[in-house]
Amino acid sequence: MPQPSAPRKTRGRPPRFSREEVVATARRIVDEDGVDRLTMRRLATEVGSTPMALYHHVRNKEELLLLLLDDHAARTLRRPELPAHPRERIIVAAAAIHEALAACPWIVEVLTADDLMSASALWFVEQIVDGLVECGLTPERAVHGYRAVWYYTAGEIVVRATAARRRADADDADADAYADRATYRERVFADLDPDELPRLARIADDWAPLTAEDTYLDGLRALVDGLLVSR
Amino acid sequence: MPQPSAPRKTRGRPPRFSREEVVATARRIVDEDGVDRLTMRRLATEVGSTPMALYHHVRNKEELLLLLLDDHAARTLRRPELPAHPRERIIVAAAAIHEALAACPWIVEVLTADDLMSASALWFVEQIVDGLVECGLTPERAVHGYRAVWYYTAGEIVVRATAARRRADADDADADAYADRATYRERVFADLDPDELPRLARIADDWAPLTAEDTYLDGLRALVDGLLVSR
DNA sequence: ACCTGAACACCGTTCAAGT
DNA sequence: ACCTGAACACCGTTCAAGT
Repeated sequence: MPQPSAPRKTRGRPPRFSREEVVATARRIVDEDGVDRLTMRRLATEVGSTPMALYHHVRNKEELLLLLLDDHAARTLRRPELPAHPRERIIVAAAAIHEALAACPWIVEVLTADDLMSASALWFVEQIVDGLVECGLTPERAVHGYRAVWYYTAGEIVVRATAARRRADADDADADAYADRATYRERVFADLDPDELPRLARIADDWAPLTAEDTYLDGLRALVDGLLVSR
Repeated sequence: MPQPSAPRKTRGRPPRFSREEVVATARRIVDEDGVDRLTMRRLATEVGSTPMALYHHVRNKEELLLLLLDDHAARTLRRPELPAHPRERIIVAAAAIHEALAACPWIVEVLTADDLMSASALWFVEQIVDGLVECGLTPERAVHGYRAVWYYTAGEIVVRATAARRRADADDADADAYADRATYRERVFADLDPDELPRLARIADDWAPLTAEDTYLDGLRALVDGLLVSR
């Protein structure tokens, strides 16, 4: 959540540019040329300054990227009309997040395998498609079902790998920036407004252990069950 | 699929090291110190040579990473005993891929949000958890259900973004390496053995258009349906 | 055919100094 | 308090030359 700029002391040299300007310029660069082209040096020149001046406004590039993500979420996420039925509510809410993320693919612009991670995996793909067909799906629906399974699987891996990496980095004494980030969720959960977000507030203390559990297979079974229900 | 090294012409200076040695050394570096520490310079010194000698064995670093992934898949994916029931077969096959990928998280060692992409998203998380509880799940199961939805969603985004990026790069005339990679799947699908992989062989021609379709919502509905079935 | 050394065109970040 | 210039310790890759 972007803090409204802290109460500025009036002493000392006045800033030539603000953190907001830095983030806005960074956003423009990313929108125009992609996240790869966002370098501290280019950002500095586009903001009319030198690389090191940026480090007075952001701790490092990692923090800049987090600010950029937050900025994007704040300006993109729109609360949709909620259907009365809870099941539809789930769909609508998830689809809204999905839509927002889809609008800024640079977040995950990285090496992740497409549907085919390697020829060695084809046999496994065959088993999945075949199983779905044997369960009564058309071949077309079976391919789509496989894709869903792959999405779910890839997502689980990415999320877990990232979480693990952060934990490892947080344990690293020198990496203070990471330690700050690791506690970010804790701070947010501690400040939850029980009136606005009652479910999350009630479960806040259990969130970390619950999400640390390995529930990949549960979710996978649910997804497959769901795919097999004729609709 | 790694070609067995092409028939070597006996003329000319004999190689000091092989492509296999390069990949094996790269694998060791990645296993020991993570993918970030794999640089062409370090790889060169560990292989007892100079950076530029590597470029005689691999086109560039991107190709090296692909070789590494292929190498990993070839040595990690083991075909499990298949249960008779097709639904269980799906689970087992997918879990096997999952297990293989989980063993090399460096593949996706990148910036991807954990479960909390931003404080702005909390409201959406609340809607999902609340909807699941209203549908009869315990709060604990609801949190796990939300995680499943998040995994699926993050995976869809990552996979689609990567595919889109590759398509964009392939259109770039200068980026021949990417163009080669874009046709990799086509070559594999053209060579499918209908006896070994009958489903895939039969659907090969439709694979590209089918997987280009946006089926995010279908899969999401299936996953949610499945999560709501009491098991 | 295979390998080398030097160089190019970059990075993020630190340090010491300036206003 | 805020900004600068120079430098450090790197990158991946190209080029021209050597054996």
